[in-house]
Amino acid sequence: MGAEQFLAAKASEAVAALFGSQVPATSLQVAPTRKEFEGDYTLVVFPLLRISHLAPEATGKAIGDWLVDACPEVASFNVVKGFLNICLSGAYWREALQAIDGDGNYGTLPSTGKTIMVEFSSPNTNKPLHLGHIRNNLLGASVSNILQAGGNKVIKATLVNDRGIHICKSMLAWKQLFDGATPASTGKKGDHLVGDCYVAFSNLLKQQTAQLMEQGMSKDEAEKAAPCMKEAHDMLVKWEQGDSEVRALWEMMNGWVFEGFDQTYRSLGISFDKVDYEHDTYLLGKELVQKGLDMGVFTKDPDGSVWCDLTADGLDRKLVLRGDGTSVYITQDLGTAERRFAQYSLDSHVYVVGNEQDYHFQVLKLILGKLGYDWASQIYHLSYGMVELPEGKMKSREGTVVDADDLIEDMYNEAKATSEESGKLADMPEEEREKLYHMIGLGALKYFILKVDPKKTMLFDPRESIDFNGNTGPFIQYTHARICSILRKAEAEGRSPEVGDVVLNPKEVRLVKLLSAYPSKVQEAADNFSPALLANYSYELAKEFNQYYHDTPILREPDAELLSARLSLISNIARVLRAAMGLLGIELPYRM
RNA sequence: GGUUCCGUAGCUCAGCUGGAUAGAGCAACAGCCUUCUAAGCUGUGGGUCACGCGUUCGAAUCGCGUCGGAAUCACCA
Repeated sequence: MGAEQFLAAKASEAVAALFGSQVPATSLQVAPTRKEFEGDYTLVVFPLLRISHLAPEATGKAIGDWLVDACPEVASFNVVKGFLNICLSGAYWREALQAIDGDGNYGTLPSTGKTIMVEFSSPNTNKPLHLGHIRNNLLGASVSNILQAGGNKVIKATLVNDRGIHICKSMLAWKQLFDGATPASTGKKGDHLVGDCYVAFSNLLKQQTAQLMEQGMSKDEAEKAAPCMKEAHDMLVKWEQGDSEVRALWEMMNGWVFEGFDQTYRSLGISFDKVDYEHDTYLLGKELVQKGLDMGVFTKDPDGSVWCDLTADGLDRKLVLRGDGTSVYITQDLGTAERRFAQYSLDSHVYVVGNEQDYHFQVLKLILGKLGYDWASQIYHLSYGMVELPEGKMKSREGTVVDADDLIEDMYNEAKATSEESGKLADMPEEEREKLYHMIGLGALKYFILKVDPKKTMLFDPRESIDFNGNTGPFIQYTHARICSILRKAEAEGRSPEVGDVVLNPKEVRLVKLLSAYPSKVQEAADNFSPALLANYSYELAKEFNQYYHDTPILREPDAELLSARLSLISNIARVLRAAMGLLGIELPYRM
């Protein structure tokens, strides 16, 4: 049990004993005392005045006196206005550190018995991954880690959009304009090559559209009438008919893309437990449409199209099946959700998808609820904001899209340059150094993106974002490396970490206090799907350590017992930093 | 126009289940490396928490309204 809960429970007892009134511990506010006041935790007594019928100061004093008498853990207290500041005993903090030290799974919460699927990434196979995908991937991977630490069984899933008119466009351009080019023949990463095809198609379409417009067509008409557009449509029809030539080309080009994606995923450190492909799932959901019709939830228009009327819920009428009997996007999402919940006995399902699809997921939940699935309420859309550049939104037409692979490479190079400048790693073998640069560069990128509240639109400045000072991933990595360095030297001197029977100084108490808050941070992060919370916690801990480090000599401490206790403290700081950053998918090097 | 989200220091962001004098980093300026890693630490300056009203002992935080920005409202995905 954390100190805050413990004190709230004790305060509840105090109120019962003093004022004869039952106040549940959960409704009492106990928070860490602000730096400028003396004490460890503060109980706000204002809400209790109604019960105590005393002035704020008197109420605080009464509870403080009771606590000091009744709890050996409470050493002293002071009251400022309506705030009761409580100091816990040295023994309490010593034991708290011992408890953390002795818990091999510190920060991993007890099992909830729940299975949660997290779907993220879900790329299209017609272009390489970009900065927006990076935010998606990092959020999805981190939230998966956090939910797992929160005691859930997590299934990481992705749904690859590998079919449809957009792929046919790339295929057509490749056939007509690329002269048999392959990733091997061009030395280009497969997803980039296919992306080039897609761009080539767009240019071709633009050309043909312009020609037709000169002949007097409107833009819409011209785009529809363009020969290349017709050919792409023909290709889609052939694909759906299972034409062997088209299918072979489709498989080959998708294969290139997957290989390219795999490489990007590997360098981001991302993996999936379950990969669905749209060519397998795009027909799902049709039987749900029939079910909806039978239930009277959907209605059929004269032209054969099927609709769900959501006007009573403040939304519009939503199409769930086209007049020609083919599915739309939501049809397959309904079917895929149904299949997943049944197949994996899911307790809940998180979708990491950009906020441009807020409406879609609102509708998805509503319709599933209307179809009678009670798990519909356990669907969560983790909606994240766009990533913008200093000059505004990324626009592929203007070529301002930040490519994922380029960005990862830039981060690596920046880490390399900064490290070489410091010259600290001269003795490290080349291979290890490269790994380290990757860890640092990626740490900076991941932290930069994950520390921001997902739902906010965030700004990415390519120049400033590659910063390694201040509230950044490398700062935390560096702090960890420093701690490890001290521990290495201590070990070489034959010292070992041991809490022992010492009295920790106030700064050390602050650090233990932070450490003991870790499990509740994990819980909070899991409840809110919030990596940002853990990022900011890690920074606070690292910063607090750095301040401590600067004015407390550790290895030069003459008292051997105190030295051992400090080693134990800092090794647990390193451990918690590793755990917290691990949940963000950021590795902490032991040296840098 | 309807719905949803956002608005905190020059910039990027924390803080939001209501609590004490609103915090970091960057940028600027001034200090600290014969001492456990200076990717660090210390200090200075920088604020109408978009605006107004309400709720209450107390509001950046909750409610209503206004203004500003974004997303969305397809027989696209």
